[in-house]
Amino acid sequence: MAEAEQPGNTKVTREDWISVALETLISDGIEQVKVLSLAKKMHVSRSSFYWYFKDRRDLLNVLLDHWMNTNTQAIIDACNQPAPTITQAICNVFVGFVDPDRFHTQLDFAIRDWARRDPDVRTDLDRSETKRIGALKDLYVRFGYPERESLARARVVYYMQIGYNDADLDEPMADRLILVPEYIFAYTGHHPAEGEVEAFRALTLKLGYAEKVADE
Amino acid sequence: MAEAEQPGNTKVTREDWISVALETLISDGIEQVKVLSLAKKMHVSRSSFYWYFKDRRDLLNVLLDHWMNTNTQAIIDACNQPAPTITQAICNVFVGFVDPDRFHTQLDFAIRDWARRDPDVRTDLDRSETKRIGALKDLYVRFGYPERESLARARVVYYMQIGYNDADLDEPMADRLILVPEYIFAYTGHHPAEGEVEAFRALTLKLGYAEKVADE
DNA sequence: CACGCTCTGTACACAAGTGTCTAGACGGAA
DNA sequence: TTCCGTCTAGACACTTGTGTACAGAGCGTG
Repeated sequence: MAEAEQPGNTKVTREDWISVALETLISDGIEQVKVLSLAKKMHVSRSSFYWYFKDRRDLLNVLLDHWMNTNTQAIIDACNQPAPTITQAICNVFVGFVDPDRFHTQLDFAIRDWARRDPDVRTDLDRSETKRIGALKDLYVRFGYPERESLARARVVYYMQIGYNDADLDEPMADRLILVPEYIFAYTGHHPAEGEVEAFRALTLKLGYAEKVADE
Repeated sequence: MAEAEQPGNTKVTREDWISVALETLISDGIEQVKVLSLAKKMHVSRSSFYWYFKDRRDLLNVLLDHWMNTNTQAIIDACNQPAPTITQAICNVFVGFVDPDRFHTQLDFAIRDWARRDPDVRTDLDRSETKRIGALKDLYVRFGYPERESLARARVVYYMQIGYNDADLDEPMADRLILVPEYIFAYTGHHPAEGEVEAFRALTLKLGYAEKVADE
């Protein structure tokens, strides 16, 4: 991929190492991010890794930084999107969580795993978590929910979403869609108006989930 | 611990290996359950492991079985406990999740981690998950909630609980307690009656959480 | 064309893990 | 006491991982 641009006898770039490491982190967890395996995947000698990075830990820090600059911001943005109703606002949050271009679920879990074993990572995770839930709580407050109820609801929405993604149900998208109004009701105490879940449905279509609803 | 009961020159039993493995699984994840480390922890030679187990995988299967026979059953039991109101019933479920004698949160997460990397474990996890959510859904149905809403609420409660535990907030118990009525409201659409959260509060006391509420 | 910079490959030293084989320690039974 | 079954320790062979040293390939430039 664009090897022509590289000078000298370069086979892989620093970015190649990072992106393969990221893929591995996502699919197999941090413990599987090993210099040797990454090198094998790229058909390159292990030693060239040490040209780009001081050591393994150096690479891992890059991965952590990457995560901090993507996922948390995506959720905050979704919360701050203007909306006419609370039900619509929660729909927007849904969209933010489901769109892989904005929030990468598997990455979030890989980091969570990692945090369970590394106190430094744990600290970063806690900080992000507080920001995310804070943004959700503020959203509820903006729509007039009492302070304490806002925090409770923010946590319910957030942790439910995390847990749901964790389960990684291979539930057909159609089934997931059909429950959205019920989720919204449970989250807000209000039923969504006609067409409010439209953005969510549209996104799932954009993402290429076939609508296996009828005889198509 | 009760070494007198063992014959011959036995230092550790099969159960010792299992319990140390379980502790390690819980605190450090499945990848850290290594024959060598376990042996070191017990000050025993590695090789005696192979007297009790065929190989490492053999031990891991035992751990998986243990989990299936404890955690999932605990949640189902909590759901089936008779209750006069939905709010009380949900309180009971809370108790089931928080009581470490019945549901071991860290273990559940260790298994979840593991499942992400091992398809066989994934299958077992999915099966358990379906049972747990099914029991919760049936609970809502018993209290007259519509079918679809029951499923949605069951998932909200379940995944929220999972996600919440995952976060492992070092929130003081007093803060957690104060939000319980709000959680119940979000989960059921009804405010809990006086004294319904009492069992939950009592449990937290039994578990030794000091009530740092006032000037005590 | 020779030089230098960037990057890669091979080789070395080391650590930690798995599983196997075998001698032998220990207690109970004959 | 002797023997046997149970269990453990130590040594061996192998694999996979880390990090370092060093030679040298391949461009770009003077």
